[in-house]
Amino acid sequence: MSNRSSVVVADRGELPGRPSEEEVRELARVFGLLADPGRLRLMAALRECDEMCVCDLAASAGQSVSAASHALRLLRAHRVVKVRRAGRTAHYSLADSHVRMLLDLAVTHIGHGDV
Amino acid sequence: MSNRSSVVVADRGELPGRPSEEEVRELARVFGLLADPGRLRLMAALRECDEMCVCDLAASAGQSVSAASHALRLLRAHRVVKVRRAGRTAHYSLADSHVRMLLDLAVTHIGHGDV
DNA sequence: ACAACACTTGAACGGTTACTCATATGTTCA
DNA sequence: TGAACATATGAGTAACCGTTCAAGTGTTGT
Repeated sequence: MSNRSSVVVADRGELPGRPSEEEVRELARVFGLLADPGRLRLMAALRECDEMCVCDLAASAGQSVSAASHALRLLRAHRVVKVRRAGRTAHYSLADSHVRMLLDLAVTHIGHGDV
Repeated sequence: MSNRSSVVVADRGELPGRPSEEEVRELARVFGLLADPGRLRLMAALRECDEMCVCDLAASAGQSVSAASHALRLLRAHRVVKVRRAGRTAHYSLADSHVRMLLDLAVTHIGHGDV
């Protein structure tokens, strides 16, 4: 085995090749957001209900309003959820179809085979 | 807003509804595995090369053999990668098509819009 | 049998992170 | 204006995680 190998396999033009260092970090960050049961419950709720306010999300995910708010802040910062403010309530929803696809893929294939 | 709401939205029968508590935890665990740049680089490498030994994976991901081995151990434990042993080398590959789909989805949609 | 090799594993340490609690901001209604 | 409400945020702390280092297992070739 090549203990010092030619390593960086050149990007083949076709399907997006190996992601750049920056892309890897961003990807890791986003996956990290999905890596917490609390946040995942929040997103599972949003996956079903489209739009929910913080206190309902908190209740639905079984966490304090404060914890939910902190979590939603993170998710917002990375464009995983978006917020619509109306009066004193904030209505959260999944940011886009990619997020929904990711969740669907994950939820659908859990339990059968594996993720 | 209902500060104590009816909370648990009943599962609609159709598309897999809200995942169970156990499923949420498993999902979070798996996403957690993808949440590390090092592991993500390992998997990006496997996504291109199908099968690689530990030292090449380590080099490709820019980490020590030990770190790579630890990482692969975790990935293996959760069926994200699988290993084939031949002599003194271990050949790793992605465990199944779901993992590949997840990676493809992630890699493909990074940069355009967002994850 | 011995040395080099490919990989694994355990311990330990440093950084990150996800809560709680307390407090702040902004909104609605009387 | 003042009280109740919905959410946001800062500080602080406890738990988790990823790395390194050192040592261990099993394999190949001489």
